[in-house]
Amino acid sequence: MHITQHTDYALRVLIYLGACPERRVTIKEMASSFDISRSHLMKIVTRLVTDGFVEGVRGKGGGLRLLRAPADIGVGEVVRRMEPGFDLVECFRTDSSCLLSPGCRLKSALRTALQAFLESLDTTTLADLIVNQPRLRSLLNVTAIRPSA
Amino acid sequence: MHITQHTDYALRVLIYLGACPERRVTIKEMASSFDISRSHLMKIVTRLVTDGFVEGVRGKGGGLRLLRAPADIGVGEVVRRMEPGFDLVECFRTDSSCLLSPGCRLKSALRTALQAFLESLDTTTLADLIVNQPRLRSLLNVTAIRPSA
DNA sequence: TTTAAGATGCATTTTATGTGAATCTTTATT
DNA sequence: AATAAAGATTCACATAAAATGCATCTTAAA
Repeated sequence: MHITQHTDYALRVLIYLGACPERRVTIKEMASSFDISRSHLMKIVTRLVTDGFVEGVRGKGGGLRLLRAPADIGVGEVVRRMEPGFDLVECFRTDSSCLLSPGCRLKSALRTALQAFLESLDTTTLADLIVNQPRLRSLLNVTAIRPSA
Repeated sequence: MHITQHTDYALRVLIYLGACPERRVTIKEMASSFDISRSHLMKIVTRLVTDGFVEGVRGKGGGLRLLRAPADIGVGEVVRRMEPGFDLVECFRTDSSCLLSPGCRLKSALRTALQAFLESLDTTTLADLIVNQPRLRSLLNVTAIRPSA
């Protein structure tokens, strides 16, 4: 059972932006910090922009910034939006061919468990993840002024 | 977020065996019922045997049978045993390179959520899944005597 | 001794996910 | 205007985990 790296990095991006609220942060800067390619991170960020978590400003001096207050961004919400699918097993899909489907109680048990998972994540917000901002900034090497290169 | 088909089929096997306690059931029979290959199902069954859920008897007239009482087999336990890994995100692994790790609260949030998921599954046992045995038997086309071909 | 069953190991295929290059669009600065 | 710096979009490719299947071995009843 896994969560895609897309979702993982999406959360890291939000943490990064939450730890550096005083300026715009570039994808390049975060890509270098996370040690992944700019192109790759770009896709993740684009999703965050589309979904309204983040504002992206183009052009020179542009960059990214949180659009919503950290306390208003639930981890569960992020996971729900970023993960490609929550069809835990085959029978969750509409075209399931499992003979058991009509009388099966497993499906509802799994659905309930999935809800428990997400609702647990709902109790944590981005604000909870960045309470110790100075610590995060030092871990990430975030500076108040934008890195030049 | 997915659960492997291995785990999915493992549960189906247990349901099948639970629905047909009066005789041994062959892999061939179940493979045909589930419409997957014998070889494929074999691996799943082997795991169930290794893990002590199921007894496998070789030779002519052999087959499979539950080793434990359905009420004693928790869905959570099966999932925990069959799923290859619960490292939801990269930082769950020992060799994680995420800079945030030392001060990160995300990991514990995810861990808690995962526990909520599994504990929810723990509330359901195989017995709960097979309460309506006649219904299951008709859905699966299970007969009291072993199918000949 | 033949047949029917499970067990094991190997190889292949498939699919989801991850990755990156190239190019386009936008905007501040000079 | 021109240039540089940023995000956005599209395409193609790589990789790893699952899934699948074949061949062979082992066991035991008839």
